[in-house]
Amino acid sequence: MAKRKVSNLLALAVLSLLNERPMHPYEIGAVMRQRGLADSIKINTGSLYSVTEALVRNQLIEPVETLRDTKHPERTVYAVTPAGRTEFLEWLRSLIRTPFKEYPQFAAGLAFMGHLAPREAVALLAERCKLLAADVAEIRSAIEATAKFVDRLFLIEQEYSLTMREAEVKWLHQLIERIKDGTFTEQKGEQSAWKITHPDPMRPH
Amino acid sequence: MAKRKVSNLLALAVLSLLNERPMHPYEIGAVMRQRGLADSIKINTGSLYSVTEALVRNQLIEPVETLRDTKHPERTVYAVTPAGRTEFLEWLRSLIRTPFKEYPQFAAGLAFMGHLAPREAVALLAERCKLLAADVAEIRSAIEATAKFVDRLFLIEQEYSLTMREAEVKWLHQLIERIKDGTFTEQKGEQSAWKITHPDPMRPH
DNA sequence: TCTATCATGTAACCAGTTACATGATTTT
DNA sequence: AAAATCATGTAACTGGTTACATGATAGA
Repeated sequence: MAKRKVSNLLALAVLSLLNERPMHPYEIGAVMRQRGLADSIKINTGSLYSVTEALVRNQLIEPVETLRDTKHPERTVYAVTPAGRTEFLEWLRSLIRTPFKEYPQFAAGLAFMGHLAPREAVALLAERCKLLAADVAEIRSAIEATAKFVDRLFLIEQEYSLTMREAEVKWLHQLIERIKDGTFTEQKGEQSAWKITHPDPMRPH
Repeated sequence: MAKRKVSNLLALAVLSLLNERPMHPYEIGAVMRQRGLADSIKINTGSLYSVTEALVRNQLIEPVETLRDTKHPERTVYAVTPAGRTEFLEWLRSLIRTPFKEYPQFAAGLAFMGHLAPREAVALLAERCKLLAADVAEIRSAIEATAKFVDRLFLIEQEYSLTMREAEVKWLHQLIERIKDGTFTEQKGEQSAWKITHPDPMRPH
């Protein structure tokens, strides 16, 4: 799977919106926010412009006109090219079909959890549970609210994110219980496993 | 929450390993791989060195000796400083306690799924399901295998990742069903919702 | 009228990635 | 003994972020 020339997900959004009608970068950002896309794709004003440039360099979009009124700085309006449309669809298909290896921050935290005392670990995990539960509630009500105006089809990402968080909360609860009941601190007899050990400290030469 | 001066998760791993004993960067990478940390933290050889430099700049680690034999290039061995230990623990706590806003690739894909025909969307989602299921099986057996040697405590990240994937698979199945049975294509009467619509195309000025 | 915020963009900076380099081992 | 791979690192490049700039509108 050869690298995509422009890989920032913002570029995907740009292609998608320019598919509807030509716009200038600032407008793209504004529309994205209106539609709640900012929740699933990170928008930095700066990145909007660098991504746009990159798309132009690769002939996936092209400038079509420059607006010049006294109210604003010059604004360049872009439109998608045929190559851009193709790229958009291929990219989209690939995002949906192929799971992408990611490295969530929490996984790294978990990997080193053994460095903390069990008591503290439990407290932190419980706290995370609370925060996540709040997130869940928030997303849920955001969906409810938006669903009156917008088709469910355009809320799937939110639903997805909701589902994932719920799954995490559930797992966290179980984990906390397991720590409390000693599953992790006592094991096969006396061995207290909750300390840093070196599974096999054989070093490279 | 002020920015961390070195934020790459590789740096967390470096701090953690140097907490055990001084090492040189290449060795750090090797040990990480042995322990399966490479699954939760992305290792680029290059990044190992830039991260190390950054940690030195911030006095979280320091060079302790330079090995010079004829077999290898010079190797600089680093040790963690007291400040580094503190930083490590604070960082770790924060990773566990506070959910971090992330932008998974798949969410972006979902957000634009409406650009594809329902038929195709279903096919792609089904394919993803298959691939994910394979992942799940793989992780599961990796855990089984490693659990003979290593304490469960050091496999929690794997367990976490497993759980999340399983949750995704389950959700995907439901989604596919809902698309097939028309939940997304017909809705409140005749309206065919599966097309690009503009929820509220009011543009900024 | 003063201050804040919006609308819009430029430009410098930097973290992190990719590509390259090089001498030892190991494999064929 | 040629080819491949390991061990180790340097250096150039670049995508993306942060910081800054500036005129217009709106609120106090």
